[in-house]
Amino acid sequence: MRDLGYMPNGAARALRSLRSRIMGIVIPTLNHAIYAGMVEALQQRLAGSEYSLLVATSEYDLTREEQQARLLVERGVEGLVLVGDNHRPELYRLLDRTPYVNTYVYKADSDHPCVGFDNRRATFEITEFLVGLGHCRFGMISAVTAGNDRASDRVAGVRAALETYNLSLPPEAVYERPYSILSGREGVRYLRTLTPSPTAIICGNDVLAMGALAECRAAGISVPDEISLVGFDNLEFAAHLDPPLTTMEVPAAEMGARAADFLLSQVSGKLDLHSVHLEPNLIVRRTTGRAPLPDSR
Amino acid sequence: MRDLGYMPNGAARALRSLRSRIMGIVIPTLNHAIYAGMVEALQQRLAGSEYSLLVATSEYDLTREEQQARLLVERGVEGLVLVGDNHRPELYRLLDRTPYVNTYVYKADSDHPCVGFDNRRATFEITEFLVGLGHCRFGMISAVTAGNDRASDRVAGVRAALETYNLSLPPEAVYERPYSILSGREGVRYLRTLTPSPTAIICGNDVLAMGALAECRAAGISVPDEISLVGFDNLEFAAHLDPPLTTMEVPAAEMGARAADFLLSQVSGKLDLHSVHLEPNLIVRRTTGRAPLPDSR
DNA sequence: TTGTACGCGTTATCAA
DNA sequence: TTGATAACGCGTACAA
Repeated sequence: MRDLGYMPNGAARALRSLRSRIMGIVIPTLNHAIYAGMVEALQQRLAGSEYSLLVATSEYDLTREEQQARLLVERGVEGLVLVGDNHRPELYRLLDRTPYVNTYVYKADSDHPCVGFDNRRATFEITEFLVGLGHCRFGMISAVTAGNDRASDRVAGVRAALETYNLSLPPEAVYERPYSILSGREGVRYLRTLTPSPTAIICGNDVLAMGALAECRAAGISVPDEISLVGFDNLEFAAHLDPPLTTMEVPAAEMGARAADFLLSQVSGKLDLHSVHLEPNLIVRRTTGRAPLPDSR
Repeated sequence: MRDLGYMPNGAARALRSLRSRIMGIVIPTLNHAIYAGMVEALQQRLAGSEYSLLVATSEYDLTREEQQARLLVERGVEGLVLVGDNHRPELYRLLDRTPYVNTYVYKADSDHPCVGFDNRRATFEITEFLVGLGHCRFGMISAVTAGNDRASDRVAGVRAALETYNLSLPPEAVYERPYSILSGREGVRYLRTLTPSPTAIICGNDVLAMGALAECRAAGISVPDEISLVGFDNLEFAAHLDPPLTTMEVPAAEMGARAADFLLSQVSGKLDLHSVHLEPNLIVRRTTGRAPLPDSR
């Protein structure tokens, strides 16, 4: 074998054994660290079990997500990782013979296996924290919510928390744009034009939060004294800033590893965990929120 | 077909047609935006040609890189994307029947197809720029150079440029640590202990540069008035900072797309470009380097 | 222990 | 145009 440089033929092996030794994942994009980090962890765990990983992207388009998933199933993936739980019905139908798991989302009553956390509860809790500090006018900078259950759940969490305290998040206080630093900057500029303007701004993810922070610095707005800024997802650098942001970090790597474990257990016929509840890392790494200034009422 | 929900069997198709319709890539890690961005662009381009992408990581370990590459070849990838050109000889031998391309590196006289830029020349040029401003004491914060030709080429470029001007980069002025924000912070602390301490610090990549910047802010060191900091790779956020960093951006997405085009042309029997020279985006996005302070001689 | 034959699902070829 | 058939390389089962 060595002399001839023999290499097994994966296609023939897969055809005969009915096992491709390949898993698949469809994510919105690799340009966001949270998804890249999950894929990294997933791949590492799979490599330890001699599985390879096919990666496809949806670009936040549910139709494209289904097309890509179909391609992966045709390639013979033994399991599929998805992001969120808002998928086209055709996609779910496609997966009747293939193990799959939704990530970045957790709903106790879900019909689908999921590994994640409760996005709605996460923003609900951070909003409660800010209300407790005395904030009553909130703004939100959100990703595009259409077809993105994580983004819309995060908006819903803020809104629900405020309504609990007889406050509200009117539609004009939500600046919704695609993920980018520029969107974050524009969001702060826009929210400052409202009268009265918000004393607390919650950003739907890390990129938007970094943009919002950059705009505050550029405009000489003190964070968190003048505006309390909150960011989500992956903000390691923000923790080194002075002052650091109030953040909630998402355990992307742990989700990837858990998703891998779940799918591997499915194909090896081990017990069905069905739904793995992964608590989010709800530790507010840097709680730099402040009470609103007296004159801002 | 529709009624029965027929799906083609990729393994059988690949076995019979001798075409898997799958490409592969082995990168150091997805945790760095430059690699994730390249994979993103590569995947998008391949998806347009109905190809899927197997992604594996080496964790900066050349042995692991070879193992992962072997696994991908056994899976039947029709082409393979690698990072750098310093690979184990066994890996190159493995690829005698599989098209491949090295990325993030460009050498005109290379025996191997490559898509990238000249890392040595990039740091050479930015060093010349700083020398032109009057800097004569340099420090460098570098990634681990063992088995990483991009990192060692970048150090070599700084050193060569300084020697051109009868200056030098002594070993103790190079702080070499794994990529992390913390390493960048420690690097600045370390280099400041040297006497005399450097007036210009060149960071081998973006993560180290962000750490270095965070440390300068925390220690009250003015950038670039007191120390000129230079970062490489992916520093979009740094451009929004005040003051912004002096940076050289790497065209990761374009490299991914070009690598895809090259491999697709190989498998479709089109002309062999062999070596695609991609100039780095050498535009110094923000040239905030300053002359050293008079009393720092 | 070593050897031989069959079938996995597709595609290419050849015959009708 | 349509339909039957062989072969891709491996893994398993059964025979020697």
